[in-house]
Amino acid sequence: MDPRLDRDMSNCSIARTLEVVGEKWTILILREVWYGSSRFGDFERVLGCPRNLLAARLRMLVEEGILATETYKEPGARSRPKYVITPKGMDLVPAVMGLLQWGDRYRADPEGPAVLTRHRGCGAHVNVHVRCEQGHSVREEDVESVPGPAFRMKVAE
Amino acid sequence: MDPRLDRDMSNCSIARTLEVVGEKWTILILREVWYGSSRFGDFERVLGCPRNLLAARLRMLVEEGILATETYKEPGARSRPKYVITPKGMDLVPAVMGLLQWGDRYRADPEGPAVLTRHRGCGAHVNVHVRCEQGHSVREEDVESVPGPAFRMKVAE
DNA sequence: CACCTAAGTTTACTTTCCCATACCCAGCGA
DNA sequence: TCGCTGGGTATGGGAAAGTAAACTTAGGTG
Repeated sequence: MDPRLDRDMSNCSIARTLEVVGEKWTILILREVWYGSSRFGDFERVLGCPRNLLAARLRMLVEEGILATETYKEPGARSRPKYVITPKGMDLVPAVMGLLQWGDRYRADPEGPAVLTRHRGCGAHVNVHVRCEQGHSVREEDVESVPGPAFRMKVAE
Repeated sequence: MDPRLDRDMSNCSIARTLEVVGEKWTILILREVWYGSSRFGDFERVLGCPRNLLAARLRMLVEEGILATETYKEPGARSRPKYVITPKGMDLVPAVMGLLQWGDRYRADPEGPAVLTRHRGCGAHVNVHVRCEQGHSVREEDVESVPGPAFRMKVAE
C-alpha cells in the first residue's frame, strides 16, 4: 500500500529554536540580560532560579553564542565573569517581544504592563509587527505557509 | 539594614505567556494548526507526541481560548471534534514567527528553510519586525525597557 | 448486531528535568 | 592565614515528561 507521507519534523526552525531557548529559565535569563542584569548573582536573586540550572543555562547560552562572557572587577575584589548579549542574542528580541506583547494583551495585570518598551530617542512605544517585503502590513490571518527549499516529507513506517 | 529591592517577578508578561505556551509540545501544536492540521490524529502523526500529553495540551489550549473545538464529519463516519485557532491564538503568530525567523537565520538546514511564509495575495515573504508607534523601524539595540504602570519592586527577605 | 475507526483515557514503567541545599574554590583584605 | 564573598559544582529527592500498550466510547457500516 501507499506509504503515508508526512511533513518531516526534523527540519523545523521553530523546533530548532526551541531546542536552544525552550527550556524553563532560558528566556527569562535573556529578559534579565536585556533589562540590564549581567552577573550570576543578579540572575539568581531576581529569577529565583536554582544555581545549578542557572549555571547550566548560562553555559549553554554562551556555547550557543547568544551570550558572551566578559570580566568585571569591583574595587577590592577579584575579577569575575559577567554575561553580555551578543548580536545573535539580540536577534531573539522580536520573538521575546512577541511573547511580551501577547502577555500584555491577554494576561496583563489590571494596572497595566510591568514594563514598557520604547524607542530609544523618539520615546514612542515599540511593538512587533508582521510585514511583507513589499512593505505591506500583514494581518496574521494573511500569513500563508508554503513549503520551502528544504521541505521534506517523511515516510511513515 | 536596607531591604534589598528587586524587580518583582510575579508580574511579568513574558513569564505569564510562557506559563501557557512554554511547555514542550504546545508551540509545535500551534505551528501544526497554523500549517493546517486540525485533528487529533494529525497532531499525533506529524509531531510524534505521546497521546496523553497531546490530549492534555489540546485541552489546555482550548481552556485558554487559544484553540476552539468544532465538529467535522467525514462521509460515512460519525462527527468528531477538530481544533481550530481563535483570534487569541492568532495573536501568538508574531511570537512564533520570531522563533521561526531566528531558527531560519541561525539554525537553518544548508538547503534553506523548510517553510516559507508569504503574504497571501501579494505573495512576498513576510517577517516580524520591531517598529515604534511613530512608524519608525527600530533596531533591536534601540529598544529600551522602562518600568510601566504595574512595575513593582519586591523586598528581599 | 458484530465490527471498525478516531479520539481519547488509563496504566505502568523509564527517563529526564527541577529544586533545594550543601559544598567547593579563588582571590582580597585584615 | 583566616575568613569573607561571588561564582560556581555536587547530590539527592520529587515532579513531570516520555514510552508503550491496553482499554473505552460512540456512531456508521456490512
